[in-house]
Amino acid sequence: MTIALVDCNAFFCSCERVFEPKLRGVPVVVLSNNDGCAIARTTEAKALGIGMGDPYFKFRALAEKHNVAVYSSNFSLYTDMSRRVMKLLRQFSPRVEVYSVDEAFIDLSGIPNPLEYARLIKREVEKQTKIAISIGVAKTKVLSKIACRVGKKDPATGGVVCLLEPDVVDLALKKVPVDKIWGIARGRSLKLKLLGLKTAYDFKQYKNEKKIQKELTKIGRGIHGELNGIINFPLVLSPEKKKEVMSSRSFPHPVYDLPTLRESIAGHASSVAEELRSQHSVCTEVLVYIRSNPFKEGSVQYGRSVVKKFLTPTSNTFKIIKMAFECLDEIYKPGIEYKKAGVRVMTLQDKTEHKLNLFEASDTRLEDELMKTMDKINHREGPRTLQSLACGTKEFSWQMSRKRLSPRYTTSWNALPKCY
DNA sequence: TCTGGGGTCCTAGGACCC
DNA sequence: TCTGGGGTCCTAGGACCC
Repeated sequence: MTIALVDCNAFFCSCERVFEPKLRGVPVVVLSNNDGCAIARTTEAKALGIGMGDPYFKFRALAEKHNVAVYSSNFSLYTDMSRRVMKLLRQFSPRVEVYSVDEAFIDLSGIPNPLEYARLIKREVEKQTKIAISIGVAKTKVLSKIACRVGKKDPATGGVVCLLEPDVVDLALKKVPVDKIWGIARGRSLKLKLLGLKTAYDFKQYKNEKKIQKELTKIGRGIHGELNGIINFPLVLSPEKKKEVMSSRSFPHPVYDLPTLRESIAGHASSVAEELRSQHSVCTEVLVYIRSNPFKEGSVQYGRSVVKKFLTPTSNTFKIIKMAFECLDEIYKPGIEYKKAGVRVMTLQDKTEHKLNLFEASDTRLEDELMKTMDKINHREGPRTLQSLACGTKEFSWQMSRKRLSPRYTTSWNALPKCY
């Protein structure tokens, strides 16, 4: 099997650049929600020393000094651009796994010259979407990740690297530290180092399977196999349904009172309910959590979560809000400076599968119809056109701040870019 | 002043049963 | 004084990913 990993370079930044040509060649950074920290950086921004996850308030002065273009995250723009890239990829192979918003694995088995083919893909995608990509080709996902990394690091490769010949693979693996392997971060790399394994090549050559199982669990064994060219993580062609759905957010300002928390929890409950319905699932469990600011030293730390179960699985917004409120009432403690709140639904099942509970009030056709209508209106008129009153009617302190947001160039008529 | 959000997978260990 | 062993199910939490 020949697998190519296609990875968009500094994806969120690249999306901003597509519609703002003056950003080309200058450092660009995209921030997380609430303009908290850096989640995407162009090479120019990386060169200035801005790291992944760095808090904005810490590099703000540096950014201003070097005229870094800083943006709030504009996810409706990014998901739309992502969709365009993925659609193009499907023209080059029918077997595409969309792995994340900016990455896809594609099956190039049977292609006579995969390197040339990957170069062609890169040219076409960049020509048609203006998004720069890198491609790594290898026999397994883990190896294609490494190939792609080599391509990004070494400009001489032109952003496309093939690791198919055994000696070429080994040469590359010798230069990759273990903690840069996909699936190995701090915890697992520490354990590998204790075994004296420093590079991906060391790990590949290690023969003690039992030790790997013990120290790195099943996942470690899977990775070890993939380094040796054995497929343990096959392509997932049709996306599986989510097993849990969550919505959570930090508050831009501290929140103390129950009514404000309730509004935010109602909002999160509405989001997860909508997401449930969009994948035709119902949930049995609702989890609510709230916590104070872990970064604030000297303040009283408090964080709790609680789970409650439905007798009958549901995806009804109002029922989920009600249950979430019961959870919140249980864990809310006055006098705490709350920083974050969220709702998660778990134990999902297909809507059609769930059996009627013996005590179920009656059938739910009417309320299903109501939800359908609500979804339809919100889809057509924009998110939250119709929502529960429990979510509040005003802008409130718990809503996120996005001070540096670019226009929704591709998803709103009013924000279409103008040509002069 | 200001530190993201949404996922998955896996294991350890407690509770419970016979 | 001396207090089994094996199985399952569930939950909490760690680790990792983008």
